[in-house]
Amino acid sequence: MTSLGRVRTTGRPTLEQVAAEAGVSRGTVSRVVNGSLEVSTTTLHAVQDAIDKLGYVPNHAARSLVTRRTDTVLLVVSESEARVFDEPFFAGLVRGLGQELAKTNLQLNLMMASGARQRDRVEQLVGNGHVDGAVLISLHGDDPLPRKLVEAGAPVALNGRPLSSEVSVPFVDADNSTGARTATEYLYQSGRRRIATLTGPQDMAAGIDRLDGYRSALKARRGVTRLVAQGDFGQASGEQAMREVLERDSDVDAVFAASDLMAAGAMRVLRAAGRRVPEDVAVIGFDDSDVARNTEPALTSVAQPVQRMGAELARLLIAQLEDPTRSLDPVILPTELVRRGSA
Amino acid sequence: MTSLGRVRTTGRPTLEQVAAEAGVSRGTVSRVVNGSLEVSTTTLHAVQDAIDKLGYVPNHAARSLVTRRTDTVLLVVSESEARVFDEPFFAGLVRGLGQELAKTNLQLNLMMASGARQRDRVEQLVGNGHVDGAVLISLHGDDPLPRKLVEAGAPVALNGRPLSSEVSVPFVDADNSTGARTATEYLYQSGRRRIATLTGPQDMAAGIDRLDGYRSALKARRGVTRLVAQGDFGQASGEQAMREVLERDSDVDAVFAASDLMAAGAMRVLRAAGRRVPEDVAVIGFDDSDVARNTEPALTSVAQPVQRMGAELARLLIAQLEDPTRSLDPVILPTELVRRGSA
DNA sequence: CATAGTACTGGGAACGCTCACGCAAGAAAC
DNA sequence: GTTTCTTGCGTGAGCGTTCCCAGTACTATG
Repeated sequence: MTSLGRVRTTGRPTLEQVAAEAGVSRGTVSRVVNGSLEVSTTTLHAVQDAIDKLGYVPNHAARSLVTRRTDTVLLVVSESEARVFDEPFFAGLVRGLGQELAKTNLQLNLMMASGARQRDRVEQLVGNGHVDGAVLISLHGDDPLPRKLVEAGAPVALNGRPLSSEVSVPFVDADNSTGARTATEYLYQSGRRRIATLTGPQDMAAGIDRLDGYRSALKARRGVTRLVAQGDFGQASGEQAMREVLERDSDVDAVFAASDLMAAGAMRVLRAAGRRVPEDVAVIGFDDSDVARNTEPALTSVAQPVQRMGAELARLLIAQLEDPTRSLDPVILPTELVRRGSA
Repeated sequence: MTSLGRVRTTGRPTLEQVAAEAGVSRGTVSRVVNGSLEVSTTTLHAVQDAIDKLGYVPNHAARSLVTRRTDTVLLVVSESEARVFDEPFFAGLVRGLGQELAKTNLQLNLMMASGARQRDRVEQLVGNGHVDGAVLISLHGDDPLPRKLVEAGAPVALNGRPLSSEVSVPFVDADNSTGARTATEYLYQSGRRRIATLTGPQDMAAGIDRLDGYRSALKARRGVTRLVAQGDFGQASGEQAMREVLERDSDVDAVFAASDLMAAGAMRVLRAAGRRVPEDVAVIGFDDSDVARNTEPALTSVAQPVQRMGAELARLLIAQLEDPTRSLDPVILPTELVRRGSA
């Protein structure tokens, strides 16, 4: 009849039980747990002791039901982009992200999918408050997803400059353009004059910017033969592009490839064509991946600070979580030319 | 005074609103959402229409508060294990896992950490019901974490055979032993008689089993010189181990390395020592990574079905989620020898 | 000595859902 | 025509928090 009795026996202790143990009320325990100041030191200690004794941990579901926060952020990676995983890009990014999030109480929710289904699911998760925000990595140029999310008012951080920047969405990227320019200038400075570039896909900022860097390095330089061949970051496309270049100019003496895989492919083709690297043709790649360390000769390559990029992504997102009104500037991080044997 | 009025204006529609729209009660809508049969077709349609019209999506927090399920599984990767990320291992694993989970309504929560802090956090998350289960990848041999979790009654799936199997915890692994044996036999069949192996760390099953496979391939074979040198899967350790082998037997004519990175390192050392691969020394690696495709010559390597391993991990976990009492057998998946230039 | 703060604390209500009951109405059995 | 199932549906209670409003007991002020 009365609601006496009914001792809870199930699993984890609740706020109420901690309160009973400490001889205070639910509200007070809640204040302690959430670090409110309005608690006297004596009760503070009493409550903390009770918490330790009972091993209390707040129930996430209950909390999130009332606060309408989930303390979870979504990491979306396009599954179709297998090349996203080219070492050490993804690993470093995730690690940086994870480390930064570990400093907060945020959880990382990983989603790999592709196409329309993915978009729908992401929009749902974000729109229905199942996550507090999202980090999107490596989308193709003008993917509408980030814009949609931003317009829906969700905190978002992008990896890689988006192409259509009608809506400003915060992003972090490596300084692809400067990285490419430095590499190309290095080729020029070492005396090369017939310098080719094997480009990445031109519907992604990374592809575009790296080509841009190549161009600007050679701008207004006289006596330089420029050769541009399209690729898509993949190894096969690098081989194909290299063949094209050789056909157009068999005297080419330097190649800047927009990715290490393309550079590795190019080196295969060059070797097959009887060219020595770096004596006949100098080669530089981009990404400083494991592959770069294991070609013969080892590949000179432009390194991105991937781990820091991950950390900055986290910061961008956290900043928005803390103050949704704040508008954030893009973060562009410097690259570094790692010299090895190929150039 | 009365609780009339108070029209909810906030965000997402609730069960109650759907119910009102469809002219039924909360309970009925819940039944529809959860696929109970006890609903007449007419009301079923009415409710579904209302759901579509309002764009209703269940509130995860509220649901999980009462069901005590979170529909989330944790993926734990030891951050210290940088080598976990050796292409394409992690990527493939995660992809397989993700695809399998996508068929259910399970979310993937990613956690990278290391050491004691990690263990504590994992135990908390699992113990306090913040996740329904956990997938652990690549722990060192006798990590106590999986056992602890299993003993706490949590669904767990391991990638890689655990060393101390006092408590049986379900795992998936590649058939490392057979893979290594096949590779070694291949070397023997092609006429090599001074066959070295560069081992992985001997506190991980993968390291142990691959050495085992090497041994069993050569067991009872006469006229074969065996050479074993320790490594840790890393490239530097491969170089070191190869040097050791050369010192002990400068006539070595074949090497089976327990990882591609070690094989790549070995090839560098062999080349520096003036040996030709494969003419003087045949080399086989393990993992079939990007690196394998880009050494010179390209590396013959033992491939693991990483994506399928990820999928099996998911299945193992899902099976336990569905029936916690069920005890599951390990899943051992076959490897494949991928022939390239080095052997 | 009354009055107004101030510093803490208690408890009701609400968050959105599921679950166990119970009731109504038609079908089947006698 | 009563009884008994069966099927479909509504309702209250409760999951574990947070938030807010109202105290209560002091302390400072006039």
